[in-house]
Amino acid sequence: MFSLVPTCKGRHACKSFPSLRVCYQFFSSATNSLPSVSDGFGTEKKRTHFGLLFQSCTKLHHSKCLHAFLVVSGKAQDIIFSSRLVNRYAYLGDVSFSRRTFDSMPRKDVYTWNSMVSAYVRSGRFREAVDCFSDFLLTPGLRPDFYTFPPVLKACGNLNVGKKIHCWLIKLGLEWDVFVAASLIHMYSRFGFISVAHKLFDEMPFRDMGCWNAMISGFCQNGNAADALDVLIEMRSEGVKMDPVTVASLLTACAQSDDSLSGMLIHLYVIKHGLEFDLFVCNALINMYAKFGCLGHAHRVFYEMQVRDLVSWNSIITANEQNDEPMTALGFFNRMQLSRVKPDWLTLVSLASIIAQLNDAEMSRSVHGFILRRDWFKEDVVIGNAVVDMYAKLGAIDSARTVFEGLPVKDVVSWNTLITGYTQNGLASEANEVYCMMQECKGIIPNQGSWVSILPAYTHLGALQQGMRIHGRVIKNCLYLDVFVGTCLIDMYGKCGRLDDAFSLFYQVPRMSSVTWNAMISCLGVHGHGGKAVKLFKDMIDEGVKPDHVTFVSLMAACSHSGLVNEGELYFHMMQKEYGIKPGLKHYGCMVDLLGRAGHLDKAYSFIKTMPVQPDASVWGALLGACRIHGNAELGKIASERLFEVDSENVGYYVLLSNIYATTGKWEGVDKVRSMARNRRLRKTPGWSSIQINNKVDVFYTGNQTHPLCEQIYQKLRELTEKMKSLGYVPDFSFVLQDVEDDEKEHILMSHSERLAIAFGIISTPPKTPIRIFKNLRVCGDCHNVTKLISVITEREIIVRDSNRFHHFKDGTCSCGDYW
DNA sequence: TTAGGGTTAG
Repeated sequence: MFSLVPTCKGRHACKSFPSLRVCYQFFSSATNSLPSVSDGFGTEKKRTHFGLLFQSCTKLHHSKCLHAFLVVSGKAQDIIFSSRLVNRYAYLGDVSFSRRTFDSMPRKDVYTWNSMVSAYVRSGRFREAVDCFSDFLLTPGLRPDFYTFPPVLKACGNLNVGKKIHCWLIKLGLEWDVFVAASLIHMYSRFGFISVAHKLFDEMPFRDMGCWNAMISGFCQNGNAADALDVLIEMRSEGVKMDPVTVASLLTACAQSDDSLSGMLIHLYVIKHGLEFDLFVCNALINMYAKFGCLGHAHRVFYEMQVRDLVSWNSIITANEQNDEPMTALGFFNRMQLSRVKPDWLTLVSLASIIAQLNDAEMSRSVHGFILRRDWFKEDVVIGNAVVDMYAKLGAIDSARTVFEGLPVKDVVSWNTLITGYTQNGLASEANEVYCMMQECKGIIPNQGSWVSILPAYTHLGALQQGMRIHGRVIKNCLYLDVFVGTCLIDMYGKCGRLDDAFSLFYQVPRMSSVTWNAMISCLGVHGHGGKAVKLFKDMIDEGVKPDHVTFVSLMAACSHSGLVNEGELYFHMMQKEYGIKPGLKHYGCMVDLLGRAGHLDKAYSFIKTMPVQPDASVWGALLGACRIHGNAELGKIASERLFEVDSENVGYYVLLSNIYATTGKWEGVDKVRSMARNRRLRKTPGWSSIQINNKVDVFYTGNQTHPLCEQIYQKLRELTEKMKSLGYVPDFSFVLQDVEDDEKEHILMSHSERLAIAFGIISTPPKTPIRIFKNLRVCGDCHNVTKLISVITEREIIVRDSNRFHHFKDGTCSCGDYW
């Protein structure tokens, strides 16, 4: 709202100074506000009136009107007026107008240059600010003063420039000006030279609030909350009270160091000293409570705020987004738009994550388009990474790749995001490819995030050697104690068959977090050591680590694999009663699997019927799998009917059902399932198996005939089949869904990927060497039988890890006891 | 008339 300062009184001013009257009228019409002329221009000096007019320009078009007036009245060349315009345009957020005004000035003084430099800094255009400062230095007859340096120090992009400026300041004797000194402290802290900043701070002859705050925030931003607290104590001992700036810095430090007690004490201080209406303080409080997971407190602060800015909205949106409340977050986003607050690129970073959580593919395109229209990929690499992450999480990995390729700048996080995207979408080879590309990329150094991205891909591929190479790099970088990398390594060793190595690593890494325990319990489970998994769970409780929903999934799966039905049921109830964890679909799936595998098929079916949530494919799939093990075609039919209602695309279930009919002699059923699969034009997920020999991984697809040793492999398989038949092997054609002759079916079974890999292992390694195979799907029943026989014929141990668990074949038996 | 220290990020 336009207003003239009420202290200027008297109706004579307009007559005595007509130009001001014109200007005033100009303004009144521009702002649709016509305050009484008698309120205007009293006996103040001409320039003061103009000063007030400049201050009155609270919107960009006010400034433009005033500018036009100055041009019309021939005062635009006046160095004082145009300098103030430079300032005002920058204050109103339009630095290009500042620059145009600046360039049009025939003569410039120190004030003009200072205004232009600070205009750039105010709008975050630091490089242009430094360039402008350099031009200033080249201007003959003008020297920067103590107003020039604080913005320049804020803008300088590297420590060397900062040090150079510090030297000048010493020479000019401006070092101890409080504004300058605070800027120096801030600059050194920003570059991580906190000790230099602290030394400067200690030597200061006089400190004002800005200097104390610069030092405290310096420590806070370097993650050193304890030292920040020491400075705070010193400050308060000198009788200086915390102001909103101090509080906002400290709240951020509390959030970062997860110190909820101090955070709440500061909140009390805020209320006691009436700082709860400060915008920055409130924004920092929302952020802090969100980090503590106290969404209710964050909401309360937000609702009680009297003034909210873009940061407030972004903070409350992010608070909900990061606390798994995407719908609420989206609600705040909509309300923000209704409040006419325009989103910035940071809002869109949160929005991308919200869309991924909501799994809304349509909205993901809108978000992408919104960013493209505003050209915000240039704003910061963070927003590009957020979009790559969004697409990857939605399963649109090709879109993620396209966005990644088009990013103007890529940092290590961009690469990590894409690698994680491939890994999480089950594309481990592509993840490895991207990881290799990243290593060849100049200026990108893999970090912890990179190991955490790539290790699960190696686990998936069973690429132990590559995984071990990463382990070597981790040790070299002294990162082996990092809980995330440590957990990934445990998982990798465990799932690549090195359970002992996984265990020894488990005792080396910090075990405060449940994730490490979950990984180890899960590894024990897939190896069929249910009892050890239960023991480890008890150790976990004894060490005071709180189990989470993942712990119970791993634990119940381990019980299921080992037939520990009572224990599994016990933990399902314990999870709810003692830990208040509401069972999810995965827990229900585990329970059905547990009961079904053990032969309690009716109990499993009743259990499904009492579920409070709609069963998904994994739950019905578990029942169908159990029906196959126990040859129950009747229940299998019911399970498959439900299954095809929720997931009619997964060909694996058709194979299972056909197998149930075949083993129970219901050949009509087999035909029916085959025609169903054919009519729905289902294509089987390509099965592949990999084997690593001499650091080289060979991948075999079912029916693969392109391998250089293809001839020898099939020859070996024919040879083995003959020997197996003499031991009583009869091929089980129920695992072949194709409607072909028996000869063809036998050939299809023989060219299953795991058999090709095993045969390749036999011909490529010395006799009696153990063979380790990885398969992306579950091993079929016929291959399971065949592998048992091959282990007898060749006197080899054969270890097969399929998508479900480990099978350790030795002397004609399997560690899973056919309980898979 | 011009300047410092504060809040949100993948």
